[in-house]
Amino acid sequence: MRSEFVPNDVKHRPAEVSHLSDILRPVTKGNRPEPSFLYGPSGAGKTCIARHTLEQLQQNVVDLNTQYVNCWEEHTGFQTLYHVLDAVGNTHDIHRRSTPTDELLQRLREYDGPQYIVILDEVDQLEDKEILYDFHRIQNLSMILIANREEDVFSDFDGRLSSRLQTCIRIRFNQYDLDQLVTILEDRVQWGLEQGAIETEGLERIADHAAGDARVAIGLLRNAARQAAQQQTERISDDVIDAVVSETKTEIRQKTTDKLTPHQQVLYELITDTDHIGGGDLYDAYRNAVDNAKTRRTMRNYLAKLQQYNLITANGNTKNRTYSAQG
DNA sequence: GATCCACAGGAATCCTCGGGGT
DNA sequence: ACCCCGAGGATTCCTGTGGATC
Repeated sequence: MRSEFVPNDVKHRPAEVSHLSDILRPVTKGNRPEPSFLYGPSGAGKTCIARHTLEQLQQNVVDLNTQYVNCWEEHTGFQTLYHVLDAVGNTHDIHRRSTPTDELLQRLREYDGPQYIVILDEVDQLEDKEILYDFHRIQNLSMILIANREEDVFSDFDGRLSSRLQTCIRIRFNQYDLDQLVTILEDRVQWGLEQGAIETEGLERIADHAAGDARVAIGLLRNAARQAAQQQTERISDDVIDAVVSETKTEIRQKTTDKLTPHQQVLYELITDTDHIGGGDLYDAYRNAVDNAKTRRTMRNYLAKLQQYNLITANGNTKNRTYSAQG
């Protein structure tokens, strides 16, 4: 029931799966595939499809290295590079920080093993996107890039970078519709719940709350099941489902805010407490709220980060800009 | 329309941390 | 024990922008 669980049969996205498989097919002959870019809203199955396709591929191709890197967790170029290098060895002696980025890159350039496919998830969170250009030039290395919005990754590239990665094949993921979500949930029910614990109507109710986001849908099902178990009822009723909706949504939001620093969390809370707040007022409030407040400039950097994470939105520009919570 | 102000955000610089070499 | 190095964060410095005021 965990959201990372990859079902054996990904039947909900046949077109996307086969498209991605086609792109990756050259590795079966030892050739290098073109880089690909999966984009679309969260909970649309991008990560799931990428991992699944790669796993399938690995069963058919003897010589294949793969790696999954979440660029949110490894958001600097150095960290991402480290993890990419890690999967093909060569990192045992660089646990130290004092190894320069260039040396890691050099080792990767010297890589001459079998074809190597890297999934770079949430690549829009990668701070140093230049590194993608470096990856692209590594022989036998190909990338599957994943992000929510196309422009977050490709807009701020300089010309060189975007032209080099223009061959990148883009696959768009749309939100799941109600029926697809129900199918996904049925799958989980079969693996994780007693028969008859929940009927199709209940799943539809969950899918409706989830609004196209599979991660939310699965979270709802999980929490509803747990709640029902606590109440020692055998069926998951509509009331139970409705009761866990807000809990589940804050839980998912919590996962995002947990990754913020304490100062960033304070800022986020200040913004959620008001419906609109300007930069000056916000800084005053922030200074009152914490000891050792950072500078204004740093706060602006934090705000930019919160925007990137889609936690807040900025309205208007320069002087009259206000910030408000999103979602 | 000239000037001032409040703010955004880019670039350069400073600071800190952890680890290696001597 | 000491110094040095590199990464990454924070700060300082700076330029640009749009609204307000005269």
